[in-house]
Amino acid sequence: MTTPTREPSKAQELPKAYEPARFEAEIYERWLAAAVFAPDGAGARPVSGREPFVIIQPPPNITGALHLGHALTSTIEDAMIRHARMLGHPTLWLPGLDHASIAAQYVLDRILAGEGESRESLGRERYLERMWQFIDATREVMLGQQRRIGASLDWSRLRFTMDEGSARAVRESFARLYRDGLAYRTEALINWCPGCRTSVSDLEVIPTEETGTLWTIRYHIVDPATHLPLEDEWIAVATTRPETILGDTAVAVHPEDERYRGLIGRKIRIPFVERDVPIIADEVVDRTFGTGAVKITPAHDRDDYETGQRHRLPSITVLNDDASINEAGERFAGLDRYEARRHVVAELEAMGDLEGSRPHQMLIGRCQRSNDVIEPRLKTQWFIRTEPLARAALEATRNRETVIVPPRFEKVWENWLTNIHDWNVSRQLWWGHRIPAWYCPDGHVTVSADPGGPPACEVCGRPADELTQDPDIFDTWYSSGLWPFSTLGWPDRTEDLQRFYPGSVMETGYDIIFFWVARMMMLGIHLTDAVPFRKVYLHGLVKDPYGKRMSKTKGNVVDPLEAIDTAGADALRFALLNGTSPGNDQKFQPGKLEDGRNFANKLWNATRFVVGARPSSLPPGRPRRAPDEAALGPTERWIRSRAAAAVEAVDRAFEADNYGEVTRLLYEAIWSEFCDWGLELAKVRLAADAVPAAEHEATWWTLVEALDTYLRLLHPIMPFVTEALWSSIPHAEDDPELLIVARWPSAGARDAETERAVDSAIELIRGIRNARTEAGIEPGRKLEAALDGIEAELHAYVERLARVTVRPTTPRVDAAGSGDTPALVVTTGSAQAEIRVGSVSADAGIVERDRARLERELAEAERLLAATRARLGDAAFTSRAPAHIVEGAQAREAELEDRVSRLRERLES
RNA sequence: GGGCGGUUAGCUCAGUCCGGUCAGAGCGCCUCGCUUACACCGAGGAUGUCGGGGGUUCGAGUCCCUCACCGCCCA
Repeated sequence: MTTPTREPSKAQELPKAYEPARFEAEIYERWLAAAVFAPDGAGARPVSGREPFVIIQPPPNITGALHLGHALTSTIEDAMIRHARMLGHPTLWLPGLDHASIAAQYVLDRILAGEGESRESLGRERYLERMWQFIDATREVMLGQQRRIGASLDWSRLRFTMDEGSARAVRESFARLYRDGLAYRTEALINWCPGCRTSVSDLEVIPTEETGTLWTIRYHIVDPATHLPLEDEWIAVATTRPETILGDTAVAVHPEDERYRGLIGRKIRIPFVERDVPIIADEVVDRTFGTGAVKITPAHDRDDYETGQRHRLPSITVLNDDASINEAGERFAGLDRYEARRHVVAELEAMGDLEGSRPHQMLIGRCQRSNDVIEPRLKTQWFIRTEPLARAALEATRNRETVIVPPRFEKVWENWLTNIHDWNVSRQLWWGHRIPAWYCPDGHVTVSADPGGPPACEVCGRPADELTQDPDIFDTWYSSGLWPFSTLGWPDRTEDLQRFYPGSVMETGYDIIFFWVARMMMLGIHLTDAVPFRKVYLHGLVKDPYGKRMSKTKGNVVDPLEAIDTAGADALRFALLNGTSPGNDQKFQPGKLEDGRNFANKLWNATRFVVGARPSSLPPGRPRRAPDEAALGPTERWIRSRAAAAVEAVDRAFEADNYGEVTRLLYEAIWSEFCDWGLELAKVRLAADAVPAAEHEATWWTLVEALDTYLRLLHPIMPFVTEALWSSIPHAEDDPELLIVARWPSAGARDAETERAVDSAIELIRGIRNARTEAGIEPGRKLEAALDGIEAELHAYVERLARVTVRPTTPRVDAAGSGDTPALVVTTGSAQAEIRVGSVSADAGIVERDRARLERELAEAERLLAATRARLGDAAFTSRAPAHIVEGAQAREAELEDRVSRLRERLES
């Protein structure tokens, strides 16, 4: 029976072109309305008994607009979460924002400066009010950005590092660390940033290679008898920071340095401050550097500090907070450090004590935030004793309680945690968590988790009103270090904490492995007795097209929102994932965005075709049905088998945490297999009138089934377009409304025999197309072909897709009976086509061109055959290589022999 | 000074863990084509001694050693 098989009007249901701006926002609203993001949301459909899958989002800095790095973070995490959600896990992806003390103060201070105000002019209280106003404005912008990219975050659990829950965790954790002897207060050399007016941790000091000056100066020896410096006896020392002379408390030489052996124990007089200090011997002195004698300034140099400790030298601080010289610098007091340096040098020169100066390459520590030169300085501050914490963190990764992906970062992890220094957590800033330590007039310390402070000094019992709280706040990374559990209600044993802790994955950029990941591990293990997460997944950095780091000052940043506006969120997500590999940096090229958009458009139109191709015998609105097995042809089975192959491959790529691979696989499966061949093959049967309706239906259901599978597989990567398209195809009865909560597909059975048969037809079709092009035959011209090695069932497909008419044998003479017609022969691995060109006596060139093609193919086949024979002729190969490899080579030899002989035969005729 | 990553088609990168049709993809380029899903497209095509050298192996982008250059991290 023949029936009309198509309803052309149906194709009009989807707009012709993919226009993401028309539906992305609406789809996000549908997800929100359906309450599918939260693990316990009304629309969530977890499989009962399945483990929760939890990611705590790395909280972006509240002052910053989101950049491509955030977009990448969100894309990867969203892909992980959506995949887990479809697998039936209750999923929690918890959003957050970070208060970023230094960064926020830096931004606000600049705004205030523009208004003629400052931190000091406002005072602590009003300053903090201003800060809250400021971040209230930026908060919404940032959350909006995350929605635009499609992040399926559980907004009901949004947290901020400055909210009360976090504050409580900070106080409580610190009190515990103090109780456990892991938090202590001491005077120590810290990194001081004069620009930020605060100490910073070692990690925030960027060693920078710079050219400075190495001055050599003379310190005169003091005459033990007169206690006066000797005019003509001195020891020369080299220094890059002459202003620190003012704080010198010794000169050191190597104990075995012959030049100075006699001077050890003598004293020299420090100029300007007229202080007599000893010449000491210490093995750390490098005899080859400078003069072999070094000045020791324990209060302003890390090595000198240690030397000072060993020799019990006094430490004299000569710098103020703004890096000007203090009273200890006597008449230089008040001068900026660099002015003081100039004065010191000039005066030394005038006195004849400047022996020389030369340019000197050195490492200078600069502030990560302000770029100011960091000054080592003595301060009384709070420190976290990291050694025991680091040991536990190392133990956890060594015994695989937490695994790091990609594994090469384990080495970096090991190295850093093994050589870790104590962590200075005091910051002389206002915006952040105040250190919960109170001091009594006698200097006793009381640490209290009580927000109101302690009732009395815990040492001497003085009442609260005689205590003063430490003015400092915590390093921002301290509250970040508690984030995996403070967000879930710790220190209370909340339901969330018990259900969602430890988290499944901590996903972030490798650039903050120390700043953040290590600290979460250290604090988490100590405070909760559990690793904070099972897996650390580190992604690479997004660089500009030239491989440079993107930064606002360089002006090379790409705004994710602009990218979304032009190409859609799915295209951006595709661009950030496709062709990337875990932990490796990527260059962001605008072309990738286009690739993503084109791919989405392709999928869009493929769906449009499928929807429009519904046989009229199937009324719309019916639930999805499996195709009728009896009515399937080889191409339908091929489509199913290839979809199954895609599921297998994508599953493997997810298993390997390789999202670049997932993306690439789907691009290839959807575009190069399903669209290029699946749909084209299906069209043949769908367009054939002389086919029973049952077959049309089976073909169509096959397409729907495959498309459904591909949409599901692609959903974690490109959620918007897949959700939009999924709603236009029939669903199974037990499917939900929304793809986001649909089930992840399980791989169907592969059909190797069908794949071989259809692949062979595809190869032949390609060969015929190629031969036609090379012979210069017009694309529209129908030719007659005799096929060999292709199943009869597939002949119709070759006919349509290669534009030939299949005949049992091709006629030797043309229609007019005027003589032999030229023939082309296409030979593939297992099939062959002989094609009669028809009456083309006018175009003898065809034969010549085809002959050239055949000769080329023959040469190539002969080359391969020779190579294969050479291998097989090698006894070492046949005796040592595994049997299946040898058999493979033998099969290849046979195939090539066959091909060569067919080509030769053809060329000789 | 130590460590890590990179070096594969003109460009951007997969592939290297587990050696054997792996020499791949996209873009770009060339030739055709408005075939009723898609010109954000289709058909066909060209392009690489897989950074250099050495080694292991029957066989090496793939494993080992070494060198060079680029980038990053730590000290």
